[in-house]
This record gives sequence, C-alpha cells and structure tokens, in this order.
Amino acid sequence: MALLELLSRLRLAPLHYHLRRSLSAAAPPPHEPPPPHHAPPSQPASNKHKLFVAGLSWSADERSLTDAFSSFGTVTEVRIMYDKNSGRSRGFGFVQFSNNYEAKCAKDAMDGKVMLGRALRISFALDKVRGGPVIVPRLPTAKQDD
DNA sequence: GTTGAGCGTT
Repeated sequence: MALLELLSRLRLAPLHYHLRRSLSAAAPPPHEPPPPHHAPPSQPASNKHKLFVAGLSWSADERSLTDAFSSFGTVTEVRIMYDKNSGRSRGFGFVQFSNNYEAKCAKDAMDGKVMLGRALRISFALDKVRGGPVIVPRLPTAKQDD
C-alpha cells in the first residue's frame, strides 16, 4: 500500500537530515578563524580612558589640569603625583575621561602643547593592577646578558 | 628657593 511507503518516508526523513547535518558539521569551511586573543606588540596594555600626562610644571596642580582638559570632554579623574616627603609635584599625573574618544581627542590635542611654560607629554596610561606594581614597557635593550 | 625623564594611590 502507498500508505506504508508514505509512513516510511516520513520516518526516514529526519534521519537523512540528521546525517546530512552531521556530515556538514564534520567539514568546516576553509574559513580561517582569528586567534582568540591577540595583543599588538607596539601597543602595551593601557587604559584608553586614562591619560598619562608628563612634563607638568612644578607649580601645576589638579585644578589647572582639569581646567585644561575639561574642554575636550568629561574629566572623571584627575590625579597628580606628589612627592611623599617634600609634598611637591613629581611633574606628572593622570587624567581620566568619560570615554576613550574624549581621552584620545584630548591626547591628540594637548600632547606637545605648552602649559605653564612647559611642554606636555601625554600618552595613554598603563593598566594599573591594584596591589601590584606598574609594568613599564622598556625599550628593546641592545644587549641581553641573562 | 635648586632639577626635567618618567607611569599612581585610595
């Protein structure tokens, strides 16, 4: 009877689909997947929201820094490193913005500019791990006598 | 009272 054939086809159909899908899955496309995590060697781990500002004048304070950078975006954090003993400025500090765009804009605009008679050196701040020292990327040493 | 490359605390 034709009814039996119909039933057989209906029952076998899912099996065929399953087999075909398994075979397809067993043969992935020649598409090359990118590496899981790739860190560009020329760009150390840095916080794109925070800027490292060096070349500050000795008399520069957080107030002047904020006043100078607030025109490029929302400044969420401003910190100047002072000497623990003398209490005077160490000549560098950190300025964090609301987002990376403002930070990059401020860096591109203020890097090399003169403030309070001194040229600013701005770059993205390195990732600071709480409880750990700051990993400073050192320039490639010409000699390695390890 | 000085000096001038740099990457930090809560």
